[in-house]
Amino acid sequence: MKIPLYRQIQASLKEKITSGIYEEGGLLPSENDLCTEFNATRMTVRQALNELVREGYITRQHGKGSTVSASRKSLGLLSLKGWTEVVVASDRHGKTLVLEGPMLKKMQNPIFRPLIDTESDEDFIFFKRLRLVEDLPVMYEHTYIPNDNLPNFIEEPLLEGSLFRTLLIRYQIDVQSMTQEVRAIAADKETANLLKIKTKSPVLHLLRKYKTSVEGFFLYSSIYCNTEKFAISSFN
Amino acid sequence: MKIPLYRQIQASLKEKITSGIYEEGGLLPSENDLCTEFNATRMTVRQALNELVREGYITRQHGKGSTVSASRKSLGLLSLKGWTEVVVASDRHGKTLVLEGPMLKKMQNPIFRPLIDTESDEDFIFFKRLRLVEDLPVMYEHTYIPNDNLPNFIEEPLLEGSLFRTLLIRYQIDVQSMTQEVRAIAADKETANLLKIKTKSPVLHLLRKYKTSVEGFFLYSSIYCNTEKFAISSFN
DNA sequence: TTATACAACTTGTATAGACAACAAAAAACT
DNA sequence: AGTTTTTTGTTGTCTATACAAGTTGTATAA
Repeated sequence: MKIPLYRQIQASLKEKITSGIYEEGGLLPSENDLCTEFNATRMTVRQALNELVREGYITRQHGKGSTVSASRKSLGLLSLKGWTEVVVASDRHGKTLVLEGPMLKKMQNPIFRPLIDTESDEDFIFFKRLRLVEDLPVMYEHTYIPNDNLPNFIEEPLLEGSLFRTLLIRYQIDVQSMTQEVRAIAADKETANLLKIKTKSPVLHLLRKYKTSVEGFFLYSSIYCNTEKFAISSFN
Repeated sequence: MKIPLYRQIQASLKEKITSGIYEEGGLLPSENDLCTEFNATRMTVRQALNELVREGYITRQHGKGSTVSASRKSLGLLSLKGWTEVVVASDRHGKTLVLEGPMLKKMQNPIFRPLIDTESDEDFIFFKRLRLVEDLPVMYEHTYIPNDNLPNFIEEPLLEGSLFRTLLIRYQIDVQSMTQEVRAIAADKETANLLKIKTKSPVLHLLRKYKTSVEGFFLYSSIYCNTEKFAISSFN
């Protein structure tokens, strides 16, 4: 067992938050309660809690407790929460259409080059997804996942439609942080059509690399966002 | 009026980093050295160091030490990163032109409304600045600062041209975190002219609220970015 | 010369306890 | 009933210590 205790606590709490056991806006157990539950000291529990603050899952208040983060006005997608959590957590009606995949594909797209260390020829699991909020298309996303130790990933459907949750529950892979590049570009024809905007309209382009609890295992995403109705927000 | 020890350590190190005493890419003193220097325990020093990591000033590596980050513009939460592999983040190649201000002005701009809690009529200190990298205009920024306890701010020039550094050194106000909304919009005439792009070109719009070490004291910025040559990157 | 082993660094993880500061509920006092 | 004070429970800060684990340089052996 080489996973640090505070990471285990962190993952356990995250699981209970995303699964709804700890309700949005509700209080987490106190630090001392968590100490006895996980057989750890306060410093260890606090490390887990601070990580969850950093990831945007909870907020803390002196003298009161840890509150499960409440809904947000705009989509908090610069933080590393998955789409499903963010949209569901913000009381908006979100949908995800899988346009292509999951399927095996080589990552021939050169825009990812600056983010990738290894120049491998291996196959990736590939997704093309369109995400809608209140029936409005807002994000068009290409996702690449290394095809490493993910048995039956392509065959089985995603848990509750969420990629992050599927990785966490079925494969014990916890997505923990992310780096990204952000640009404003003019939408090409395909993207504009899917996002139901005019060609050459300004869209946000996010190039992401997700870091996980598995050493050397990264996820990659290229996302085009229509920000006419919904802004992207970040918290730090 | 009691500032926690780890905050003092954090501010002290930040000062030494931004002033160049600790060089970019160089190593900070080890945790134990800092312990003796500040008369604190490792846990306290580590809390300060972890805050600096969160703010993007340093990175840490197990078994090696703490390295001063190369680019620490804009709090390090969003730093300028070169698209063409050549990263030009050092201030030597960056310039800032003050187009207007500092001057007193009411914040009539309605786009800030969603970020502001209080609906006050007070005057703000106002800036209009244009930022260049390698003589290329990349950011056009409007900044609003509450005119509270900032004597002679308008009269005196900025320390080394840096707003954050002026606030830290002259007024002991440490900018610590930020929230923002990000959009892609078409550049209006004024913005396009300043950024030397065509009108209606896609530009990144950042709406920022900076949190400081002074309770209730926030800074506000509206920034238009030309991302043709330089992307905005973020780390979490 | 080239490995290998070791030692001396570094940061990472974790325990155990103490007191301070803040928030909310309970008790005591008008 | 309404107000003030006290108590209790919470998070924030900090000390002191210990061992694990990664990095680097050096001494040793092949």
